[in-house]
Amino acid sequence: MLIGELSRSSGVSTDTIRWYEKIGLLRRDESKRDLNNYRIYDEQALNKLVMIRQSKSFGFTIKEIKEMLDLIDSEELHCDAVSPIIETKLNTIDQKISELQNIRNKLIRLRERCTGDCQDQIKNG
Amino acid sequence: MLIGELSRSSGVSTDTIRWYEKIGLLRRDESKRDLNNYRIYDEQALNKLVMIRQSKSFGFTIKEIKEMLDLIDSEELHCDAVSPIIETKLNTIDQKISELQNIRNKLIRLRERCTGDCQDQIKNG
DNA sequence: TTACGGATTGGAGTTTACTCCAAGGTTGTA
DNA sequence: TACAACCTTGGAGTAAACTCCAATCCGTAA
Repeated sequence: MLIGELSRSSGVSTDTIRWYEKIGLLRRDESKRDLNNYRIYDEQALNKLVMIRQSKSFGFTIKEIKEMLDLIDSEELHCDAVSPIIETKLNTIDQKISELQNIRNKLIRLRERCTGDCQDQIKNG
Repeated sequence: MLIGELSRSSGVSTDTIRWYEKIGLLRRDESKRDLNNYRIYDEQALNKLVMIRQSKSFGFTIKEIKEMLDLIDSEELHCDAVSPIIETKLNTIDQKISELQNIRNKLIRLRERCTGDCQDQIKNG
């Protein structure tokens, strides 16, 4: 698929896709060129972009995302080198999940309080 | 407590705390002034800062955090006005949690693959 | 009383991550 | 062949969120 379609499917603008290529987040060989010099992409590129978009949405920086993608892309995994990085990311993610659940609980209590208040308003009003 | 101690306890720099006050993320009355014009803070300000730091860490913008804090701070909750905002935030958070769990699974599979590879290396090496 | 570690302000500078634009090449349809 | 709707590049501009700095004030210990 061409960059426009990739953009539409992934929710990432064409400018941003080209910029990701420039900074090495998408490898050059992931945006091959057609004879006319147009970039062409496959499903894998799409999956990658979606993962990038998601990772950004919960606060990972481009640098951190690049680290994760490099891991996932790596052909040879040397566990000595890779394991500590994975562990670190897993810890970060677990912490994020539990903090998110905290905020979630706060909002739910808030919603209950709100409902309570409004019922009071009806009763007393 | 003074701004320096708040900074140390919360993990947010003094410059950033002052900047949060400037843009209204911390209300003026949350950083009262001592006779010497120093800002003084209580536990609540600390809690708030910690929540801000966490919320930022999973990708909420300052603007979104301000919305949430304004909700939580509001004395009167009018459920008509407030409910849709809470629902939206809850949806965002639930989505973030499930996407994080996806990435988490990816990393765990990666760790397993890594372990497998390394055992192969031992067997075949 | 001077030195030092804090606090104050306003404003300039920085980093991250895009976003926009101009000038131009390519492809498909009328 | 003209037009629209794609694509290309390089480079400038922007928004968000700080971060740093200079000049100055405050409070205490030596």
